[in-house]
Amino acid sequence: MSTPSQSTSLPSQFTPAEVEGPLYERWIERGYFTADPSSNKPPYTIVIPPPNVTGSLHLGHALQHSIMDALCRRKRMQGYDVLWLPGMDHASIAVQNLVERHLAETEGKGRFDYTREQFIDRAWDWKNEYGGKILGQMRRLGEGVDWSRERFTMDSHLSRAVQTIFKRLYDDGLIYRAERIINWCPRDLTSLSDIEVDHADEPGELVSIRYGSLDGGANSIVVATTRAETMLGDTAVAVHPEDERYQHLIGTTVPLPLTNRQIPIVADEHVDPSFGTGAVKVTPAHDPNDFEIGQRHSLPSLTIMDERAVITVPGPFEGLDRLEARSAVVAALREEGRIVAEKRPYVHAVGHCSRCDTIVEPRLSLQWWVRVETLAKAAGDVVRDGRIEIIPESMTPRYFAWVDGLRDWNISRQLWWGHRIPVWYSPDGSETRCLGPDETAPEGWVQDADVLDTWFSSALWPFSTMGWPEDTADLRKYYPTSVLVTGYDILFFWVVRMTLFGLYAMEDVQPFDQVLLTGIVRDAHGKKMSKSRGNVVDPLVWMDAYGADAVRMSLLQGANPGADQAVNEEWVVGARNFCNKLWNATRFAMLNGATVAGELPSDLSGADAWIISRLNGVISEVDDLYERYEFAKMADLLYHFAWDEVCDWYLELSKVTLADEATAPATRRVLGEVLDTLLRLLHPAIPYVTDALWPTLTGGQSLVIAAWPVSDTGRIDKDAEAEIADLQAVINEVRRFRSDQGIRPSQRIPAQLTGLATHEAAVRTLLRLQEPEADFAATASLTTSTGVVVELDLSGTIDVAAERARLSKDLAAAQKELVTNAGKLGNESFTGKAPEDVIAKVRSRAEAAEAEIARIDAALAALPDA
RNA sequence: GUCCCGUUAGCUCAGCUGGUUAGAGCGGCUCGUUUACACCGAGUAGGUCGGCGGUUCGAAUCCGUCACGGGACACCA
Repeated sequence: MSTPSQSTSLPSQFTPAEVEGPLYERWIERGYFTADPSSNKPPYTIVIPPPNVTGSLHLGHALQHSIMDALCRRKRMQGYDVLWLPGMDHASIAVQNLVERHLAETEGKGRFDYTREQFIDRAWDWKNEYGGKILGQMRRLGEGVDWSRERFTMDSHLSRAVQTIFKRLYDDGLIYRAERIINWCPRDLTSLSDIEVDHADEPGELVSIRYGSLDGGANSIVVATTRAETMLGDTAVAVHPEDERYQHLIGTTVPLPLTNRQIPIVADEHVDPSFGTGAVKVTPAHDPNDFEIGQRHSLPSLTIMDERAVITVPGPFEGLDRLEARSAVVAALREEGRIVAEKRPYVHAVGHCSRCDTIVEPRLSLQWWVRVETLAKAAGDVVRDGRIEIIPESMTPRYFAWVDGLRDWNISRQLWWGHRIPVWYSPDGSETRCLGPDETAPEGWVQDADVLDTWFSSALWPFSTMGWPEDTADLRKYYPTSVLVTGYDILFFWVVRMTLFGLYAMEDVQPFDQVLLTGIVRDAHGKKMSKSRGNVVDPLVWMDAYGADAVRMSLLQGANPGADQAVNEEWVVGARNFCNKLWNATRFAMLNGATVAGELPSDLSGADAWIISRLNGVISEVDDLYERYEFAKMADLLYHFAWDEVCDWYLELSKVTLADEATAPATRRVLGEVLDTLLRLLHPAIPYVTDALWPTLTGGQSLVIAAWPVSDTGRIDKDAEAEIADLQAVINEVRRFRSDQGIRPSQRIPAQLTGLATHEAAVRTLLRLQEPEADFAATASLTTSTGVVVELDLSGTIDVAAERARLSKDLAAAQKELVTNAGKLGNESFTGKAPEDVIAKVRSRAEAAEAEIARIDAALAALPDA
């Protein structure tokens, strides 16, 4: 350590705006955040969940990034070779929507007014503009990411990784093309995976329609539906095989109303005989369940709508939108007298496109699929056998529920922005070929028009970013990553898929050892932040007002594992105040000659020994809390240690020892030690303020590369802690007495102290008690719980009523304590069954309560009559 | 419908492998220019721990049940 600076030039307030920018520049210039696979330090790796290039970071990102930065900074200080890899996701459908909207607004054109190439160029322009905004926010927050390894899911190398794994899966038979019912968005004109569909309960209307003869006889059947227009595509009516009402109809046909088609009546287990009439119309091309029934009974699938959900069946309904068609069909059926029961309100779940909220249309379509069965089994096993640990553990059932029930994954999207499916078709369509990144298609062959689901490339993120499929130094050193930090809301979207593909691509090595799931950041009243509610907070606004450290600290203070957290501006204000407190504590230390030079004296006493003891205890606690990802508790511990113990007690007590040349040198060294260590401990959470102070205090380079404190258990001194606890008790009790008596805090009072073994100077200074002079005459006296008698010379009479009230209150508390504990001791069940140590504890508490009662009784008796 | 989480001070949350007078931050009230900090200091008020029942010597903590809130998944026309 170089010569400590005695600079006292610190201003009396911390101003984040002046510190943050230059400090971040310095960290980057010095290359502190650049990982070095050739170093022999052990690796610690986190890949950032790539934010969508759709705009800006929200508070949820700020929380996760604060956590990741804290983890990485601590590990770096502990001597690890840390790789924190940043990047962004191309977010296929989300970005395409935004670019379409943007073009519509600025140029008044739709997607199909552009060629595919033109549109993709526009999307890249958009990415370059908004991506930069996100990176700026990350710098502002102080994130120690390795910018030399920044990645984007559509970088050429990552695209090669996508194509490579696609081909491997294809060659292994794990990717196939098939016609199935998929979720189709008639606005975005693309298929959607199940998790891109949000279900919402909505009121609908159930209409009952009579198929077959109109006389109500045995050769007719009534079905109920909320989607009357789909009857145009019915190819059967299904009933339960054991439904006695319909036995005679099974195997027969009925004419489909409004058309000339005959459709069969089939028996299928899927039908619930207790619902409605127990008969279901079957539209295989427009309903997933009906499709399955259709498969079981070899029914034809009739597609009756086009991509925009407009009816294509020739006739009166052709050209109508599905909703217009619904009422038109009902009207036509009513005219024929086929509406049996009028519309009945019926609430049912309706699927909406999670990106544009349009009602999803189930549609029969030719798409690409990943066969997930074996992959999902492996992804489940890796958590079951503990190779991946999910934190908090309570989230694991949800993980299993997902992987164990995983259905084949529809990976093709009818979009332009994304990775194009690497499959080519021969000119006559007779041949299909999947190509790797270094292969080219024969002349005249045409590439599949679709792109891949965004999550396909995101699933490769932990290894595609490190150079896979090449065998790179980064991959060898940094894979598998140490911990994945993300919100529980994308456990399924992303975490599961990374696990599937990581195990597949990386020879059964999991992509991360741990998954740390954070909660959702909510507004001050626990409501989800959303644009429609108008309660979204831009982290930049708070950073501008209170500094990045304050935002980080307040988020960490609320970060309990897996739990959602409400944040409000008052917390950020409090965290800002804390940073300023730390600033001024360090300033005080430096003004008083704090030093880090030389060994810490081994024979410390009093407050010095106490605070060093506490400091070492706190170091171990902080380590433990970090290992358990208990950020809220870690932040709370350091907050209270710094504020309550260091600032409110130790700094005040140090003023006494600093005033005495005999004790001042040790205290200066201890002050230096305490502030030095405290700044190190806080640096991962609040990097700016700590690293603005620390080099000035210690003469060191930067906290980023400073060593993480190690607890010295030899410094734990229970005697010193007890000694200061007694001192605090005396001071607290006299302060309370003074306050109850209405004595102003600054008023100096002559006092006689007896029974105080040590620290008389501290007691007098902190309590503003003067030495008794010749004319000293005690007018008030109190005996503290530690047996110290304090006699005070108050100029006036004391407020006997106030004092009596105070003592009575204490007495009541002590009596309650005695009753509780003596009651337990008198209970044979308790003394017979409770463990010995609990009984001993209760006994000593009872005794302490008795002593307290005696003391207070005496004090009350000593009071003059009112 | 299945599953998960929550219900503790005015607000937001800790505490819950059962055993201090149930804690913190913010907010409230009183006092205060004590030379690090008013982005401060000292003091203080405030809770029958959602309801009911059970287990236990002992329950905020364990079990059952109900109510309310949040969420995930699956959905029958």
